[in-house]
Amino acid sequence: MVKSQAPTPRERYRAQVREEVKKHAWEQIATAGASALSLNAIAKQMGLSGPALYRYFANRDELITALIRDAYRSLADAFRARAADGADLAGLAAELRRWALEDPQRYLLVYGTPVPGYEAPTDTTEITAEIMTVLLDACAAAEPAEPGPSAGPLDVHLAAHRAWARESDAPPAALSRALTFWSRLHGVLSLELAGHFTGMGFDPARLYAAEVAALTGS
Amino acid sequence: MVKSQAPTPRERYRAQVREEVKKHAWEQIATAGASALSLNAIAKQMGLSGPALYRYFANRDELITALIRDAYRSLADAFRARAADGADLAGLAAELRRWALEDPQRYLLVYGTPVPGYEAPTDTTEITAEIMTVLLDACAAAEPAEPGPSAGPLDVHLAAHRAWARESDAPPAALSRALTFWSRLHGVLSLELAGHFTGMGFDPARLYAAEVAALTGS
DNA sequence: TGTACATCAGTGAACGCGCGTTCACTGATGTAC
DNA sequence: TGTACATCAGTGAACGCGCGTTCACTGATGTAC
Repeated sequence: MVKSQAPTPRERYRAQVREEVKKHAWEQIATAGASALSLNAIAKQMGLSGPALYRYFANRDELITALIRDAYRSLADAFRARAADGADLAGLAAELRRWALEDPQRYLLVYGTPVPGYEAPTDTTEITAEIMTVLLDACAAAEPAEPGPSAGPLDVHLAAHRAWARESDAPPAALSRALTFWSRLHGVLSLELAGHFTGMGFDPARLYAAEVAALTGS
Repeated sequence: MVKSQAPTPRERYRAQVREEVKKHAWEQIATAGASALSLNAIAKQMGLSGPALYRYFANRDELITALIRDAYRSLADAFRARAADGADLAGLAAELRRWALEDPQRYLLVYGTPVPGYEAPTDTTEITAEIMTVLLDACAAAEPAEPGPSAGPLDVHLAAHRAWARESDAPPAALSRALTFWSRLHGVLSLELAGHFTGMGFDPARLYAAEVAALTGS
């Protein structure tokens, strides 16, 4: 019982409707947040009855899971594409910001406060590892040839706790740079997207640029 | 019609019940998240009927508002107390982490993804300004006597966009240090509290310590 | 090319649930003389 | 100290709502001979 390569018309149709459901789900999330996601509301928006969606998603959780996976996949693809074009750390940082501002709710669904009661699917760890690999490669490339002044306490700690870096052979300094890259840029982006900078009168892009400069040592 | 100084027994009782409602609200938020906050559920937990709570809070939004204000108030008090004890930037950083880990949901309610459809009360801006003032003072104290090498682009930008610093006379370098302090520490804390570091195998406290060291220039 | 059958998308009714909120009320607590 | 009255905490019934999800069904689409 081998799955046929070319999708049948019905399979094509199913995939098409699934995509449309997800499209409306994102729109709904954009206006009311992830916790307000409602299958019935999506169905109504599509001109379908509520139960019809159960042909395409087993339940609400499976839909959310699909959205989260798509979001991770999208970021991983964007990162890989940039890296393939020879982008350095600063290039990845620019891509991350572009990706985040392009669809704030997508960023927040993945990196924001977890949806209460929802357990993240395990198969996203593969995709996050893919993202981390691209980041680690860029960090390793950014390391100077000579080891630098002296390894800080964080480098020492990470040298002994590098399970998350998988099979990467990046030096400890690259590991700490990757973590710092991630948390610093997330710090700016999440405060910005959550609206904590609004009304303060300065441009968050400047803060982001300053963090990128500090990370790439220029 | 001047309000009496000493609260009447009834006023005391009202304040007491209000506190108890908020206590149960926090417990509920801790287990199911802020968007799942339910007046009826709180009432049931307190052995009251649902409508009884409307004696104490006009509606659900007013309860959430009270929780947010209490959270900000709590952080502001903690910061001021530490600063009064002569704490420097590193001391404030330690206090922030302690405060965040003491009650993760409280941190996330204030600094996490905004509750969809909920408009934050304006009177919290006074309290956030108070927090910022303590932070700015500590940053100004951390600046070296001589101006330092050269002002970065962020300092230049902030020198012209310092409305958020109110009447503070902190130099631009202190302003950028304050913003960086906030967003870097928030980056680590929010990823940690959202569970993005779990399973990675390293200790988030080390990353936090490294960021504090980088911020205080040691 | 035509017929018989299987597959499957979508419907409408129904289930139980919990939510926020209102309303008219009872009964206890406090106040004024 | 005792009585009459006002205040107000809390109740129970009720409102309309939207949710996720199930079930038996209709009717269109695709498949096999």
